[in-house]
Amino acid sequence: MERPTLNARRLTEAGAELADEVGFEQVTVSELARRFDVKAASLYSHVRNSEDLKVRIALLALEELADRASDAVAGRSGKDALTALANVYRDYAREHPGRYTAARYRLDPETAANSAGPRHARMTRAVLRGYDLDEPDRTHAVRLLGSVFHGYVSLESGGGFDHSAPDTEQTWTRTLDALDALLRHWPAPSAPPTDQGPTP
Amino acid sequence: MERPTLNARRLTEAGAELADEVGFEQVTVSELARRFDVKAASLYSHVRNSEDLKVRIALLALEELADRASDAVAGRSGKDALTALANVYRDYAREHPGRYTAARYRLDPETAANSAGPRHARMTRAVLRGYDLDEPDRTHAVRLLGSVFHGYVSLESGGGFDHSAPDTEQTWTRTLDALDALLRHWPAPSAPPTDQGPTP
DNA sequence: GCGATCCACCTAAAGGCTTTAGGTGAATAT
DNA sequence: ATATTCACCTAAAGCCTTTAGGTGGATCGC
Repeated sequence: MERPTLNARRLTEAGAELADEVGFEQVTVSELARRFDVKAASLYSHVRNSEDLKVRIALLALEELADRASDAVAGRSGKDALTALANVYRDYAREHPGRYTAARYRLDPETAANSAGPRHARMTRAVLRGYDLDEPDRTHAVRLLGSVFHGYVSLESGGGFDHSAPDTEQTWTRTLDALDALLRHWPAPSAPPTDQGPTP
Repeated sequence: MERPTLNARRLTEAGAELADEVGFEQVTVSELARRFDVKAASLYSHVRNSEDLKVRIALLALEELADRASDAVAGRSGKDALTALANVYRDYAREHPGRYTAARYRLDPETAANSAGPRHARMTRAVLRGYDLDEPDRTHAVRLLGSVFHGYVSLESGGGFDHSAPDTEQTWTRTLDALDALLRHWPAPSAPPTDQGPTP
């Protein structure tokens, strides 16, 4: 009944658990050590420091999310794909709030480039293949989708929509309807504003 | 040359400054005390604890933001108002990243209800007066706008759009075009999905 | 005037988290 | 057998938070 020995991987996973339980900000080397019934200093052989631990959790979360997204969009297109992708983010955030927060942890550019981040962008791009958009509108749309998904999910799970009817399930459905409609009828650029006054 | 004495208000303002300089998460009672050239323990007469300080900064940021928003939408309507409101959030986040983060700090329900939060919701609702939406679509739209503004701003200022062309200025303009178009042509609800298969 | 109060800030101290330095014992390799 | 490695430990320093209990100066009432 030897307990398996510590390593970065196991620490990262336990850290992710911990994040879901107590919040990503509350993930602490000390608490993690406590859970493994080991002294805090011992963790420093496996993980560089507290920051390193958080980064690893963030990378794990990004991977998990990308894997789910990848499964979800496979074999779907158009609104079906859009909905599936959107639900992946929302569901993940609800099931794993700590990990979701971790996934938004700011990484330095190099780490970010080697993370699953780019996979997420490619996934969104893939969903947009079901709509008739060319560059640069495709990129604009990728960013818009990213903004809505992230914004919605973070406001909803942050309780931002709490004290008001109607229920958020409705809003979510209608938001996806709206995005689908928008992508199908992507508007041409408006005339640039003449500073302040009405367009002549 | 008596230095003005400490009080909650001044601490909160200095805390907001500090947040913009070093990040909201890094705002610490100790550091704040250092800036006032005073011992940390002294701050506890003015502020209950570290959490209380953060909440006060959050409330301050929400107020500032609501004031700016209120100025911006006054006398404007339609897309003009939409753009003005959106820009308030984006500009504020860029000018005051720490405060902006603070404004997203999770407040307990009662505190939230007494904060400027509800003013923000009313403001967004006011902007929507320029579009032809009835309840519950109006509420859905309020939430959608909130999501896009928050999501966009937080991804952009978190560097989420960095390593890709085209520039984010373009995307922002086109995002607002898209939202305007969407609000002008808000879609009817789609048929509810029959679980998985195609609609008969 | 003068003691009672108050106020703003202080020192002391306890408790927590982080991180480095320097072991220790057991298992493995030579 | 001896050397090395591995996983974890103790010690200690540094920083942050928070509570308890002053201290000196300013203000108030008699």
